[in-house]
Amino acid sequence: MEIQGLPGRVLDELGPAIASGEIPEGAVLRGEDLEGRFGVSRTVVREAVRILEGMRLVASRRRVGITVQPKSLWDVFDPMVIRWRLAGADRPAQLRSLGSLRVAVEPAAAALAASHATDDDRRELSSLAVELTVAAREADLTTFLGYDIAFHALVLRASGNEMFAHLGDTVGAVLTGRTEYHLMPHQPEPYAIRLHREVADAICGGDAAHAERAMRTIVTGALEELNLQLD
Amino acid sequence: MEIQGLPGRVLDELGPAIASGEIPEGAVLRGEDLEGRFGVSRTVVREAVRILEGMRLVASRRRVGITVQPKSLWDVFDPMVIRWRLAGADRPAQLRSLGSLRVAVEPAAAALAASHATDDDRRELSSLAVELTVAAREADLTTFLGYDIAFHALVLRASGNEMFAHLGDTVGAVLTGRTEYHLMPHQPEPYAIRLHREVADAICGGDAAHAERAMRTIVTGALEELNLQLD
DNA sequence: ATCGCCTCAAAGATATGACGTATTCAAGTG
DNA sequence: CACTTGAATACGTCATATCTTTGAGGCGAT
Repeated sequence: MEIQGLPGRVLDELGPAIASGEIPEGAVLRGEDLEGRFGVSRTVVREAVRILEGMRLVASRRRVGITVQPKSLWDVFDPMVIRWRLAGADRPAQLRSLGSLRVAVEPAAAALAASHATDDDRRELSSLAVELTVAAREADLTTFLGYDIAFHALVLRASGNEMFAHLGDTVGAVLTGRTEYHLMPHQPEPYAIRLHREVADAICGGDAAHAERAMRTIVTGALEELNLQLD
Repeated sequence: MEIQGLPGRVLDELGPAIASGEIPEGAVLRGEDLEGRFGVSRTVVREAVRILEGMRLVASRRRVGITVQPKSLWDVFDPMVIRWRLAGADRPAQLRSLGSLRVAVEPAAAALAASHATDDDRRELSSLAVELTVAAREADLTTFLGYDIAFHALVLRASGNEMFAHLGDTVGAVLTGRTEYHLMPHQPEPYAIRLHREVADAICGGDAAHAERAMRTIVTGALEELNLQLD
């Protein structure tokens, strides 16, 4: 998942600093300064900067330096950018954006999954729904989080749409972030749990409309709760 | 938009070759071979490869080489990857994926726009809806395409969600691709045009439900038409 | 005083040689 | 046959040299 080697380490410090806004839009970095700051060679700095350039976080121009691009140009769907922003000061805004994205995508994915899921997918989905219920009843939040992430990722994957499928990790990051943010509340809401089972049953039974409706209830609920927390 | 310099030129050839499947998953490239093939130095090849690595199209391992990653790992939301796939053999699959994504996202964006759009947004949206109608009536497909792209991009931007906003260019690429694919059909459907005006009016009037419904009709219609064309 | 051109220097872009290091594959050994 | 070991390989990193672009300041003419 991570970028390897020294450029990766440069990236791990520079990326979050830019994505969080600590290094503001319009700021200019000099390659030579970065060499000194990280104690690495030109080669390494250049490769790290190239990757940031690929994400449109920075642009490099002769005679000027490496300038941080305006946020509106960033590749906000890049998993690394999302992770960096979730870890920094932009976290509330990023959670809100992702919340709306989930509301848009996950119901559609659930509907598609009802007709596209393989038999294995359906079996695993049922199984996950059961384990989810058990973990919730036992108030085992860590285990619950794991199953919840797996559940949503599976629905996205089972939709048969590769773009939806790739949002699985991102949704996982949101759920993790949310659990951390709430500082581990007592217990997942029983109603939300029942909805997860409903989604699983509807997908297994091929009922697209029902799957979509139940999933929409889940994600809109999550978004409302999020907005309450963030205000 | 493009990556500058020699790495950019390497990327322009290597990226499409990988994204289109011409260089298949699992294939191994050697840095030294690439130097010869493109007539550039190690530096340049390495930087280009780093960018591809950032998109998860390839992974570089010692003693092995640069291996093309399985498609399931690609950053399918990266605008460059999308463009490359739309230009190559993967075009039908990419259009289908994007079609479903549009169905999920654009209605949600329209609903949000109804409450989040600025006055300027609303004015411009109305104006675009009118110009769209005129261009359609005159069967001026090129002009129509331009306004259509601007219309959908504006709705996405006016939603106030940065992630939705960033799909504007992608949707534009889809619309362009669709127009090219159809080899310029006679005339945009009058019904679809009326729906665009409905979306604009609903957003201007703050009617989120109506905007969402009309937009959903537009994008589901586009998806159905696309599926007809691709079968 | 303003405009335009010219020169120079700053900073990235590219090329190249040298060396480091992980990884694979195969030969060798018990 | 399993395990160890060593050498070959291809990427990783560093250092240096040179090229290219471009911004800023100076200079002169109008």
